[in-house]
Amino acid sequence: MEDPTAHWSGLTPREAIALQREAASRVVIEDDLPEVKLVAGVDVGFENRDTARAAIVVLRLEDLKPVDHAVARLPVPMPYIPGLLSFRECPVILEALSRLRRDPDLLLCDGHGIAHPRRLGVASHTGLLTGLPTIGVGKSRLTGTHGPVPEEQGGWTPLVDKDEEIGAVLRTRSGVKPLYISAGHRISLETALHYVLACTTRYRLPETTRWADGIASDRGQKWLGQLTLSPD
DNA sequence: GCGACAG
DNA sequence: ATCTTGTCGC
Repeated sequence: MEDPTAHWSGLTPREAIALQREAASRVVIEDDLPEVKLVAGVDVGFENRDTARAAIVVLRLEDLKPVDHAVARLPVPMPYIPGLLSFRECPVILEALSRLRRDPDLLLCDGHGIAHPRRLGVASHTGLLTGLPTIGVGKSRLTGTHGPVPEEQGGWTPLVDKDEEIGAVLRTRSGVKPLYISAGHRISLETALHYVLACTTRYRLPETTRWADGIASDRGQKWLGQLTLSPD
């Protein structure tokens, strides 16, 4: 299968923005996903200024145990520009996804979904490029405003931008900074919140993201050593 | 024109 | 994202 990001090198910011506007119109934020048995988390780390490393870990939703994983390395296409993150990360994410032996039913991405100025954060863009249902899990705000977040675990408040509900600010654990959850592709905010909580145990970040973060970082080897791939 | 600004 | 160690608190 050909690489849909093959023409991304050398894109100017304004060309990237034009591309986002067109792509955003194709994002689906209604539930259109299969029964979720396998959930995956993806994260991208940088070995240095020009090499990106993506890690994906697939977990069985039932017990949150890893059943597959993949890592990919690729040159970094362009510098980081707020709002254009997907152009930096999608290529290496697609490469890692292609190396997976088992396709997940749902993918949780590091970064926002439609909680983006043009409604096309890295989670939505990745969903569009792969056709996979995706959820945006951001650790900080890019755009939008919100009121106080309930302190109890599971509590949340809407994230709004221009009178539009673009996501939710969710307290995954009491006493920790909240997470910014938004629909990526083929999923509603309500369902996205459900799965993020279903993947969260004792930490601020869902297990999917924790695994992917660990492997994409320099401590990757330590995490890989913990991967006791559970059989089907 | 002046801030804000995922990872 | 990444540079970096110890340390305050439950």
